[in-house]
Order: sequence, then structure tokens, then C-alpha cells
Amino acid sequence: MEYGEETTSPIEMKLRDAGLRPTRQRMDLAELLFGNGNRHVTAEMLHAEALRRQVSVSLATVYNTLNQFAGAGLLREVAIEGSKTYFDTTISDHQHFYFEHDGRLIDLGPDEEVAVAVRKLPEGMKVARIDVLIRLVPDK
Amino acid sequence: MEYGEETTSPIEMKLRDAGLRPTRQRMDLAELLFGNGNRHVTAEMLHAEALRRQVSVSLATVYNTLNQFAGAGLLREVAIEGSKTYFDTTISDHQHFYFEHDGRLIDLGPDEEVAVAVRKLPEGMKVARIDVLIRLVPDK
DNA sequence: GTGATTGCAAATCTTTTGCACTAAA
DNA sequence: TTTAGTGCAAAAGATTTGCAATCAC
Repeated sequence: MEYGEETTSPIEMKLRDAGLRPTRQRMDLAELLFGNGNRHVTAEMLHAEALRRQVSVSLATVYNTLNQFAGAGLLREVAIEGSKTYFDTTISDHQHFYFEHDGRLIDLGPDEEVAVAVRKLPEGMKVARIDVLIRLVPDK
Repeated sequence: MEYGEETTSPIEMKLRDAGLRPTRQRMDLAELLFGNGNRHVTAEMLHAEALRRQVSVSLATVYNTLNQFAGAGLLREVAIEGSKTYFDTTISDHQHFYFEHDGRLIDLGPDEEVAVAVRKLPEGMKVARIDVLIRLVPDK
């Protein structure tokens, strides 16, 4: 492209659409998060990865950014026990397999999804979301 | 009962069976946990309750005790995102409603249970358990 | 007694915040 | 410019740990 040409990358669009200013840090982190397929990361993991890739960001900013992305619907938090918070780059409704022996977390494919239907809800409440976590252990 | 009579309360048996010495603190905490139906508590909550009931235990001991009970299979940890760890006195297979606006966690009744069936499992793996968490928010 | 358990305070770990500085619009 | 975003260090919240005192067996 020529000098002076204006471009808007898909990543930048994604941030703008979410109402977030496309700052250098956010662009870099978004690139790491969304430029490599579906991922499950913690703030610590993403920060370490950024440093490895020569991307300069503070851990505080990684935390803030992950929370902002999650708040904007770009990421989804996943609850597994343990203290760390995992963020999932796949935000559409889906479920997880969790390998208890090695801590790995993967998405279920569309053909593996489990159907869930709630029969009765507490008074005055509605479903925000249903989390399904299938905990696996090695066969026999 | 008469002086000198030996008794072994159900709570004490429970601890002994789990291989835990029935110390005063463990007995008191077990009483609070298991003597009032099904419960979902955090260490902080249980500690506050103990103090209210004139049961003297340190917060550190509450933490240690909850972890020991969980390790012994007397309690089950429930994964919800957020910082606090919840312990559930119901060990058997069941599901949860989580009230996002106030952090309350309750069990689904048998007539509210959601049917879950996994269609396909990763090679060489079997299901250890399936966690279902129904996140609720106030209607409209 | 002897080893397990407890309490307390200090330490750790994860995550959030205050504030001066920098960058985007 | 004006306002949002960032970095850093300090703060906060949850949980664990070290060690001397205490309790169960």
C-alpha cells in the first residue's frame, strides 16, 4: 500500500465496534487473542506471551484490557475451580471439556454439544446463561 | 445420660471415618455445616457464622478445615467465577442456580433438574462429572 | 509424652485502583 | 485540546504458611 493510504484492520474494526479506542496495547493484545484461533487464557499467561513477542504492556493493563474485552462481549469468562480467571475467545454459546488430569480446557464441537433445558425458574428470574463443564478423566 | 457414659455422635463418626481427628474446632464447624441441611458457604461466611454462635475458631483454621473436608470428600467445591471459593455440603450429583445480582447459590430441586447427555467424548476419556450452573438475573 | 492441630501474624497470590503521564480523536 | 487509556506502585481481597502453643490419643 502507498504512503498515506488509510486502512482499517479487522482487529481495529472489532475494537471500534465494541466502543473501545484502538490503542496500541489493545490492538496488540487483541491480535494475540483473536489472531490465533480459539483460545483460553489467564491474564498472567497473556502477559507472559506479550512479553515473549516483544509486545510491551503492563500486567495491570492486561487485566484491565481482558475485563474491558469481556465487558464488551469480545471475551467470555470461564469458571473452573482455582483462583485464576480464564478468558475464552469464543463467545458464542458453547460448552467445555475439562481434562482434570492436566488442567486442559477445550470447547465442545457443535456436534458434541449437550442440550440443556430448564424446566422451572425461581420467581422473577430469567436465565442469563447456562454453563456446562464436562469434567473428564482418563478411561479405566 | 449418666456420668462416664461414652457416646460417639454422628458428626464425630463422620470425621473419624474420613480419617480426621475430631478436634473441637472440626466438630463445631462440622456441626454448623452438616447440622442444618444443605448449604453453600465460603470460608468467610462460615467464620462469621461461627463467631455469631460463640464458636471460637480462627479464619485460617476455617480455611484449612474446609480444604480438609473437601479433600476427604465431605464437601464439594463449586466453581463460580469470582474470587471466592464456595463449598457445598451436598456431595451427590446435582445442579445449581446462581443469582448473579447477589451471589446466592442454591441447588436445583429434583423436579428442576436439567437432563444432560454427552454425545461424543474425546478418545480414551470418560466423564468424571458434569457441572451445570444456571446463571440467573432479575426478570426485566 | 508425641505427633497432630490450632492461632496468629506474616507471606503469597491474584486482581484492582490512584494518580501522574501519554496518546487518541 | 480534551478525554480516554496506560504504567507503576500501592492497595485490596482471598487464601496459605511458618512457628510456637495446645490438644488428642
